Amino acid sequence: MPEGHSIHRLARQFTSVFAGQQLSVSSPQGRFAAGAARLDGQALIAAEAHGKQLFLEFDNELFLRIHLGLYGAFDFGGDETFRRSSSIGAPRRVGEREIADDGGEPAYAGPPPPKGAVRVRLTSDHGWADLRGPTACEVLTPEEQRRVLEKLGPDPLQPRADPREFVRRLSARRTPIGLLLMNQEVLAGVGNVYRAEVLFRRLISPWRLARSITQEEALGLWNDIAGVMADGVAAGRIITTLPEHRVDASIPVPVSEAHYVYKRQGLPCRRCGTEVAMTEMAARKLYWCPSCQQT
DNA sequence: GGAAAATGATTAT
DNA sequence: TAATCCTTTTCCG
Repeated sequence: MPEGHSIHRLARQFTSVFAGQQLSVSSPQGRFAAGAARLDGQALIAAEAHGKQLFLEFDNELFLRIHLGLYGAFDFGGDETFRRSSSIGAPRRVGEREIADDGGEPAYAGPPPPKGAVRVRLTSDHGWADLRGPTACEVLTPEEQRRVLEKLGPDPLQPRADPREFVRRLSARRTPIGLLLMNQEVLAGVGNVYRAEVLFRRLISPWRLARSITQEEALGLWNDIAGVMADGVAAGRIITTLPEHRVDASIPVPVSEAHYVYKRQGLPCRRCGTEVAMTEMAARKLYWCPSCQQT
């Protein structure tokens, strides 16, 4: 997926192109037809992200909750306003990069016929958004939305988030830190890439039990996550390496230089040269440097 | 043409 | 721990 940074970009995109506008909502694929009917014709009040969840709030006090899962993605199109970003979500073709619009197209003449399994199509006077492959796509009442939110841990991308809440949810647990960073009830927004990268950056072993993580280490993790994910929001991709750890100094950062350990098993650690290791942890691939991350 | 993989999460055993 | 869901792209034969 699309980790938290992608969802915050989506919230921003929806706000900038759809907020305040009346939307047609449909489900070309048919699986969300009933839900779409409850939102069709309403104006979009706001778009907000909490971790990996996107909430679209409509004028009739209903929320559309979307979770992209592993491979969900939105495609956008429309007039000039829409040309900045045409795809946000799961990686498509060019590494993890969002696909840039080529520009130079004829004047906007309405949305194209849906291609593939489009769960939801949102259309305004100026453009459209197609959603494919989400894990979750459902209409919620304010009460139902509140219940979803209160389960989630704090989201480091939200200015109001409280790092002490993260520390509290970690404390005393006999669970490896590598597992808890992926647990959305502990911390909302981190996925497999940021999990591996941030543990490396803080030189912490993924197997350290949470109860052995000091408050300083936990706050160090929090701050690093907040910083690196904010960079992800700005760049539209995950880049965690520091310039001094890149061989190729070109800008933009090539895919091959963007990560310390994620998908680098067998390659030399950028910091110490030891081979990066990989194993499965709870059915997800875990990458780490056995030398830099001993404790 | 078919299998595998992908930045995820829930439910069942 | 295993099975299941959801969709597209990439890689292999």
